[in-house]
Amino acid sequence: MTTIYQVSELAGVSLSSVSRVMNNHQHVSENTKNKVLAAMEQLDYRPNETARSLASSCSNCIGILVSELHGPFYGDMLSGIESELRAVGKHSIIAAGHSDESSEIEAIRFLIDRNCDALILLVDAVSDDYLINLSKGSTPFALINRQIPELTENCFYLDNKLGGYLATKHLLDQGHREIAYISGPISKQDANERLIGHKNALTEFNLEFNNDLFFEGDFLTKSGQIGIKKLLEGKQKFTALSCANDEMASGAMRGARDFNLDIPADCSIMGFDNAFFTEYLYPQLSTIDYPIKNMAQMATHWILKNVYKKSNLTIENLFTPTLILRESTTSI
Amino acid sequence: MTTIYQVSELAGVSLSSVSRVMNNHQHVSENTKNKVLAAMEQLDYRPNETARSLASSCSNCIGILVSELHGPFYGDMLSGIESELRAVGKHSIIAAGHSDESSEIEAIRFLIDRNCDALILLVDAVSDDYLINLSKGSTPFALINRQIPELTENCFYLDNKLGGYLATKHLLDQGHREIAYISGPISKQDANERLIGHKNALTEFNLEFNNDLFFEGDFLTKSGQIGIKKLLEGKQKFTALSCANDEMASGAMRGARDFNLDIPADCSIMGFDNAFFTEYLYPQLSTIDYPIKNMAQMATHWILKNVYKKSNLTIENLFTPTLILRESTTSI
DNA sequence: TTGTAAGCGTTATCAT
DNA sequence: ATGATAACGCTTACAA
Repeated sequence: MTTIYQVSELAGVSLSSVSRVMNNHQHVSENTKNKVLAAMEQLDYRPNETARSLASSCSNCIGILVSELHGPFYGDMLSGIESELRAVGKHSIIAAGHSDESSEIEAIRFLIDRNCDALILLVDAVSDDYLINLSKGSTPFALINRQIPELTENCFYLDNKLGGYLATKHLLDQGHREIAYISGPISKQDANERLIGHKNALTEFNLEFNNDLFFEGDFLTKSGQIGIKKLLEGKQKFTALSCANDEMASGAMRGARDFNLDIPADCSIMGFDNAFFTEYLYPQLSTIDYPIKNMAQMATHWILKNVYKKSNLTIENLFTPTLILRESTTSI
Repeated sequence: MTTIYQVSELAGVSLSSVSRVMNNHQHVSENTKNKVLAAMEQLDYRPNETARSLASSCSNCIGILVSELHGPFYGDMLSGIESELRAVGKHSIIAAGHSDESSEIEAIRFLIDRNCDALILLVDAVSDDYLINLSKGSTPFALINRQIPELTENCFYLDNKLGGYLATKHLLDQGHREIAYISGPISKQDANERLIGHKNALTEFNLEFNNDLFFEGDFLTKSGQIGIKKLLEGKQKFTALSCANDEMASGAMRGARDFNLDIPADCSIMGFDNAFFTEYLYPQLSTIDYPIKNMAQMATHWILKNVYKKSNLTIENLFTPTLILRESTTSI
């Protein structure tokens, strides 16, 4: 391994000068700069990032915590972050929290221990208070898909209420009046807000929320299948179904087939998230786009701006969902 | 930040003793050990991993390079690696290579510069020679989904030939004799081997490979749709189709619908990889399981064993694909 | 078993 | 503008 010493020796200058040109400090003469650059080139010198971190107490490393690494959602997020980061010579280290509180907390400690300059967190098990407290520590962090009033600056979230509204509004616009809803766990903020949006749309059309048309799932495929079964077996008929995410919608499509229902002719189905696989389904799923990649990039920009002091970056915290019309919904 | 100094002071022992108990060295008396542990506890001491890396020239960090972070495949891989690694206090840093040669090379340099103790590479743009040369460097690496004779120890790969064979063999067993094939880019090793497996199965049944029943796609959905269209428009009839991956199979299913074909009644379709979304499709896709998560974990074990000298780990390099029967195939 | 002291490869603070 | 020199927080001979 070639070190800064050897470069300085070959260039005939001191350590400090080499360090200065490495870090683009001003007040270095063209002459020494050239000598150093030449020596670096000749030795194929690569600075030791660990040593730089230790000396500068800046690791150029961002910690990322997500619930799960697999699944259709997080890949887009990571991919957005990785490209932004590597373009500026920084990198990320990634951990999974598995939506379990103690596991998430442990993972956050793990990342902080690794001297991450900042964190990007997609967590749902940890409490608001924990995060508010964490914000008093010395590691800045961005929160994705979460809204905490005390931490607005750090939060990058979707207008879930609007999303839920948009989904149901679309069905209403198509003439549906009996609209079932399969929710995520209402204990989760996003699931809850999407449901509120659904209710808002109903209200706008002077429709009352009917509990017989409601099923609380767990965001997984299977619960969509189970949900639609329960709904179909209930007394209350419906011509459309809005689901709080695409997985459950896909499960619902399967469940509908078990009842020999034709989609969308017999029942329109809406998803939420616009996961890549929605295009693979038959019929292709109408859904609500969740711009997760943009959000992840924005969180990265926020860190670039606030931690690494890059300017020229405008930050937005609230993201707008959009309606994606495909084949699974039709007018009545 | 509390350092080892403060711990040693509070415990009333030297730096080295603290370091020794941190690293579980033998030859430390119960007494000092307890004092140190107590002091650590009291100060909530967390060792500075950067400093440890620098002093020990071991970063406890594995670099991971994949083609893309999104898509149905890599999440499982990363998830397998992350859990194995964090369980032993190590971590990973992740980069994407985008199947572009210079980009992959740059990413590898990037990871090596970060002092990764080892790498896990899922690369397809970089040449065998490059990797053989890389193996002479000081950073050990594991290769996933690739087989290089000179580097057999480092390679963790699927028996793609067997997979291709299994897929077509299943179709043959079901009575099909006119079997079309949609391949990946044959310039890619895995695509090529899967095709060979297909041909082997045909041969076993005394069938000749028919070029009119062959289409070379690019592993993406769209090419499956285009492929089956071309095939259906050709003169040669077929009752079954084997695809070199699930994306193309899903595209083919869509393409078949454009021709009002019923699957599997009019045409059986096989996929390859067993991506999670194959269960969401209708009908659910029969496919070949690619145990990517196991393979990633095995690569991690290999590193644990060879780089970190953990014993009790048996390493296997070749993985066996298995047939997953679902709804998209039926006997004739 | 324990402590001393010399690194690890940088950055950063001073002088000059 | 440049160069000594002291950190950065830890590991690891080597000595005791």
